[in-house]
Amino acid sequence: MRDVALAAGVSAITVSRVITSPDRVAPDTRKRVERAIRSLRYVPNLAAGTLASSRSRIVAVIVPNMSNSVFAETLQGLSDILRKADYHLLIGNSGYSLGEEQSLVTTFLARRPDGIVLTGYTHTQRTVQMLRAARIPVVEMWNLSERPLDTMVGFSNFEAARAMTRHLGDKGYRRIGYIGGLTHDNDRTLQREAGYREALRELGHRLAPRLMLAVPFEYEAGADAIVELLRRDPSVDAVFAAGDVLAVGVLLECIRRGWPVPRRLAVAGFDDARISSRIVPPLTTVAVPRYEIGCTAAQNILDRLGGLPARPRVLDLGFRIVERGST
Amino acid sequence: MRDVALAAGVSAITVSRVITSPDRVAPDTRKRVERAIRSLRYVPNLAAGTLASSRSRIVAVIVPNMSNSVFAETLQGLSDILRKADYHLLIGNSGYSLGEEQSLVTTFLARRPDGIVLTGYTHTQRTVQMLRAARIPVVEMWNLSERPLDTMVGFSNFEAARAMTRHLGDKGYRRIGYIGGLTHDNDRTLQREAGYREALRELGHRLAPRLMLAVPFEYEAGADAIVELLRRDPSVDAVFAAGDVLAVGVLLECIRRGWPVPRRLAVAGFDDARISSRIVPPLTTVAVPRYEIGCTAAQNILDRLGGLPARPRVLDLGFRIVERGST
DNA sequence: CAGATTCATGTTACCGGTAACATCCGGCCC
DNA sequence: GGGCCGGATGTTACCGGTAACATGAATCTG
Repeated sequence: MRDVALAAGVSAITVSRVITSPDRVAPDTRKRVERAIRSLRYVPNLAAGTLASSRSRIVAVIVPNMSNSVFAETLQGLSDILRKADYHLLIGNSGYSLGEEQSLVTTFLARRPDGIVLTGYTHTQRTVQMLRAARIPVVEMWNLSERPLDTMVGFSNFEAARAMTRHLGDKGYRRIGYIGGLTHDNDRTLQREAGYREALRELGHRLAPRLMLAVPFEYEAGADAIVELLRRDPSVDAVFAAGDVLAVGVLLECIRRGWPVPRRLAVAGFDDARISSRIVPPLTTVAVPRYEIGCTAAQNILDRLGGLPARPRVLDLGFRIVERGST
Repeated sequence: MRDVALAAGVSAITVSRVITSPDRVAPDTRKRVERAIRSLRYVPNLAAGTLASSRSRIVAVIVPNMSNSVFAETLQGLSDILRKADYHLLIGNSGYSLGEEQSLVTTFLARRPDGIVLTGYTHTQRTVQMLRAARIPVVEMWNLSERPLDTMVGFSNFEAARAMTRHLGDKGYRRIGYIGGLTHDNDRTLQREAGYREALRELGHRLAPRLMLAVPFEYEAGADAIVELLRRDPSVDAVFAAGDVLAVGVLLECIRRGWPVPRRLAVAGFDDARISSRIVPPLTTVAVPRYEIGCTAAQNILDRLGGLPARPRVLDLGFRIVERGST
């Protein structure tokens, strides 16, 4: 930067201003500096900038999983908004483990991110402590909570699962099974399961633990689960899989075994994955604002860094029951 | 750090050593320092460390797309290896645009990453210049090239497409259509298309441009493409879709329209996506080492940063034709 | 046992920017 | 014309670590 300053006949701070706040420099000075930057191929050093200004222009985000394209679209939303504002995204993968989340938070905080985005509201005590101490905007996403750490952006997994289960009940299905993700450390799946239970109660169905399975979010696990479920109770006439990966796995297994859907078995999913509307029969599912969650989380952080008044602490982006041929 | 040093009765550099190279500190001194770190809840500032040591412990990676789970698994591989070595991953999304790639490289280099990973061998001239000037390990992935920028990790898209097309020809299919991704700025799809052409030539089939379509990697685009292809020439008896997203789109459209696969139309894909083995009929496809590409790229960068001798410049991880029910 | 070597730790300067305040200059107002 | 004001630019002192070299004590070696 000193070299550039020398070449342009100005001081270093003027070069700094040309880069970070061009409006505060006279037009022709600015041009001279910009020419010097180009001709010297100057690449600023953000580490130095971060150290001096204590703003890193980094937002850290932790998702449980990135192969599952569900979160990929949320990341896309975050990235789309943040890139426009010249922020970079530090992405971490917790593998659905709170311990791993804590470990990621620890190392991420050493980079002094300007904001941090987590999935869900369940965290270790130590994680919460560290985030509080960091004094930066924190957004939790993909669920709603009464007492968010800071800001929460998502939808009610409980209400969504309840609505879908009731929908199945209202359509006349009498014996509705449930295949959910693993609930350990996972408030989203926990709430979905609770929503299912609540709806069954409201419908006056009997709650049968043997009609409920918790498995990892994989096509294969869904396929295996439905076989197990029907083995346990052949009278099951509908299944709610709390993730489209599971539901598609179920659907494909039904096709493979020649069980007509929805005549023998109705199948409902959760997420509205890309494939769900294309598969045959198309999948009834809960559409959730995956991409919007990312955009909103990013915008919320940017707004707060820009000093804008804090928005409401819980942003409910809602969900939508999408009825298709599988039920 | 000075506070910690004071509390532990040592100098700042000793605290620094406890953090970055614990072996170089006597055990009981180390324990004292570690206790002080914990009790003061000290979080080191990596921006300062980066500035002082000119090592950022960041690897930047640019993929064309992250919703498509194909690259997600490569990112997972990178992340798995780098995390163990205490490196962070800065992820950018070029949206299959070289201009966007250049813009990402520009901003990433300002963070002084210790290494950078790109997809494919096609880049703007300016991008190449900047990468050369940065003097850091560069890995290009997902293809092979005679003259990589530095190191290349992937497989031959040309040979893979050629092998699959020949496989279809050898099985007796007489009129093989091709649905590929958009080739603009994309050497992987370009090479796949070239492989298809080459194989047709070898098989003695007539090359018909009207049997070739280039569309975005979306289920829907695959579905639309197959309809268009069969409209153009109903004698088509097989189609090679150079991406499983497209192939699955084709397959589902055939099911929807009641065209038996493979009897009316054989379908082959590329990537071996998770769903491809589960769908009915299961999809014949080219299995590529997605996850391994990420691991190898990461390990290559780590090795070189560790001063290990440079490995061969082009690492061919190969591919595998997986024959399933769809052909 | 002197000198060399090794190990543990400390001193000093510097990495490359930016905040905060200082300075300078031209225009405006009364 | 003098004082004031605001915009453009400069000076200085850091931000929080680490490289490089220095120091001192313990251990080794012939």
